[in-house]
Amino acid sequence: MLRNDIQRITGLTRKALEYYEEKGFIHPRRLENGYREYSEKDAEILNKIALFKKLGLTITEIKDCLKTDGATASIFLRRKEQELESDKKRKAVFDLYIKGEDTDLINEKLTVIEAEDSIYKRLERAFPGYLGQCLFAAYQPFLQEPLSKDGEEAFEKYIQYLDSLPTFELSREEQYYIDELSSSFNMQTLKDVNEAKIAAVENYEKWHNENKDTISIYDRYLNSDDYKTSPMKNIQDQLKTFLMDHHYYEVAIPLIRQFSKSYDHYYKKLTEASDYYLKQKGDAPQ
DNA sequence: TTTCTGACA
DNA sequence: TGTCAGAA
Repeated sequence: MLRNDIQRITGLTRKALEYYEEKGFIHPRRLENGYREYSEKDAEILNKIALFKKLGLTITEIKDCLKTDGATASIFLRRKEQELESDKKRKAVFDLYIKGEDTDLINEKLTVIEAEDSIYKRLERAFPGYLGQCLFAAYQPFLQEPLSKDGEEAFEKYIQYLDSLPTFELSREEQYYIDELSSSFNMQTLKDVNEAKIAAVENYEKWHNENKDTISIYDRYLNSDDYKTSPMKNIQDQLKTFLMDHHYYEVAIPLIRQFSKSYDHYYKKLTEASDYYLKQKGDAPQ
């Protein structure tokens, strides 16, 4: 196929085609007169590029999407969702500004949004794909409050801590497994699941009593060989080891508790809930 | 910086 | 066709 055919099929321009070629997406062979001859494969890739572009993905994101044949597309969907949420919040602040709201309040609100963005970026960097987004969804509800003076310091330290973390890497198979597993979850789902979890921890006694049956079924599953040999368990163990190796529980968690009152409250409740759970099971609390 | 566009040879 | 300056 010649350039004109491709342009007609994909709707991309000549310059765009050259650009994607330079970036190594396609490798059209050259005819004697120097014209490009595009293969079916090239056309297929360019069609996908055109589609992803319409969905608002950047070239880097498109590259990743193509590499894994769409399994990672949901990662970018969730990222876009988060970006849109952020924009929505900025718009709300803009409205406040137009209404003549106090500048200090405006700045405070913007700082909260920036803090959220900055944690999202760093979690995604340290924990690529689904895991980072999951971690973020877990923390996001606690990032909505303005920082106090010493909270600011703790926040900075937490950011530095995240920057110093190496990337948590899974094998290709594990990555694929988790991408596939999570491909139907959007950001809202993750957030909803977390809110349910927070609510359960807040009223752990009530929740525990109301869900006794489910809990015992889940307990049995956790003790089954099915679970113990599953890739999920393996990945969870790796993550746990990674976090322990990098002193996440000793360094990062206390920092978060310092800059987020609501997280601190949640943390205490979680500890109580876990003691309660162990007591109910008949074991001594650890 | 990224992702092209338009002019020109 | 490729190159280059530059726009958004």
